[in-house]
Amino acid sequence: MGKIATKPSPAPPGRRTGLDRADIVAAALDLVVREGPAALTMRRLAAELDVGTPTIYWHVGSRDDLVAAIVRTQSERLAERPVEGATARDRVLAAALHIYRGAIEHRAITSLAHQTGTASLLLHDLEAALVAELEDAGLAGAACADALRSILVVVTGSLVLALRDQSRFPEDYRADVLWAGSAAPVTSGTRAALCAEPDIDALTAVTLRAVVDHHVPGGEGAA
Amino acid sequence: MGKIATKPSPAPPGRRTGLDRADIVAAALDLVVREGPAALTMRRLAAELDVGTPTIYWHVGSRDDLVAAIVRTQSERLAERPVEGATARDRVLAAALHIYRGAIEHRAITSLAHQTGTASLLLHDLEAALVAELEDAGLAGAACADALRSILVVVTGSLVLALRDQSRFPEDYRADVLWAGSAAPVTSGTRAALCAEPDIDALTAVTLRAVVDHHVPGGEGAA
DNA sequence: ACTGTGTCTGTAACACTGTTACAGACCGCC
DNA sequence: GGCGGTCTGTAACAGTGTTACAGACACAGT
Repeated sequence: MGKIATKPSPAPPGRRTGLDRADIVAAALDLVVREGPAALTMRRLAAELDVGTPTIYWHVGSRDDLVAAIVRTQSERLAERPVEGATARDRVLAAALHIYRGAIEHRAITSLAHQTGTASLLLHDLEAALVAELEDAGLAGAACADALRSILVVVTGSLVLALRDQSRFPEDYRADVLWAGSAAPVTSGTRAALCAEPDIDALTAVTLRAVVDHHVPGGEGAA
Repeated sequence: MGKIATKPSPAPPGRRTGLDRADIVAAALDLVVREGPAALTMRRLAAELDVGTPTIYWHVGSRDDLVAAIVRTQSERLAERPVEGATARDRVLAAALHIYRGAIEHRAITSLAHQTGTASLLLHDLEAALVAELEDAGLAGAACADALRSILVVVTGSLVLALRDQSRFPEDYRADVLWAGSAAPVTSGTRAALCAEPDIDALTAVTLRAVVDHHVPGGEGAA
């Protein structure tokens, strides 16, 4: 079990291009970052590496496997950020915001992960840092797992909201148009607020703080 | 503007199969519900209706338009559930859980919406009900919009977690395997809790309550 | 040195996808 | 009758993931 990334560094016998599985995954990740998730095609990637498509398949298996490997790789790269903060709550919040901001900064890969249903894979390595902070804050066992998952729910939801592309669906279905023409019984001020573009970063921070405060014990004084 | 669903009921002249745009969307929705998002193919849908593919394109435009119409239709169907509850907070919470449960019950369409980035479209009609409850609870303007979006973040994140299919990615990348073999400094009890399958319905309820309590004014006495 | 054997790699194809050009059938209308 | 707009089928185009197959290369054995 666990036969991933167990290839010895000294060049194994019988190869012609010197391509590694890790090389292919790295090239695929780079391609997605440069030209978006839609550019990740087996033929395109093969051309990028100056190689035939079967070579890709020989090294990585299927496209789903390739995407999973890309997401895992990105997850590991994201996990290297340090966490700072004074109180336990602050540190947990900072770790969660690291996850969110890291995913936003590499939105191409985050979109890819979402489309393929591997978003939880992308966040996994950062969960570890979050769990460490949660345990430092005094949580353990099921309570810690619950807190972690609540936070992940908020981060994931925020990402979906932040990465959605309004221009993708037809004019009549855009959020502001829907609200402007809706027959719902809403105050005009509220309707205007709903039509406006939300500040998702601030929204994420507020929602996260509510959830963190709810799960993590600590000073109840702050507003 | 707003030229959607403005086709008169009496059969328009010049047709042969009597197919309506609404009929096609309904058939597509039914197909997705019965056989999953992957079964939604233009040829498959055409065969289902005993028709050629260009007929579909003639009526609905592109596949993206079709998906958007499906999601909007489902959204309207979901919006018919009544909301009950004693306090304002309870009613808001109940409305949010309606959104969540409705999406879970029709997970095929919810998955389709997620893959195509139209999840916010699916939830839109239910937002209206939620906003009504929020305004009843005393929120208006930006505060109301913020509360709504925080709640939507939680619902969306919960759906992503609930609908992810662990069997989709390779064995070594499943959540429990990752945690079991992780080198993170975590208590054994916490590790066990992280490997276990989460009760997402309960998780959603807890997280929602935290967010609702944070945004909606009301009795602070309950635990 | 000759022959394997296992590790890669390219050519070419298969089955499938969304999409469209085009020709034609049908309807109401003049 | 003919005209024109509303559909509808046939057939194709370009592109996708994937694989069967044949070959080239490096090393091991004799």
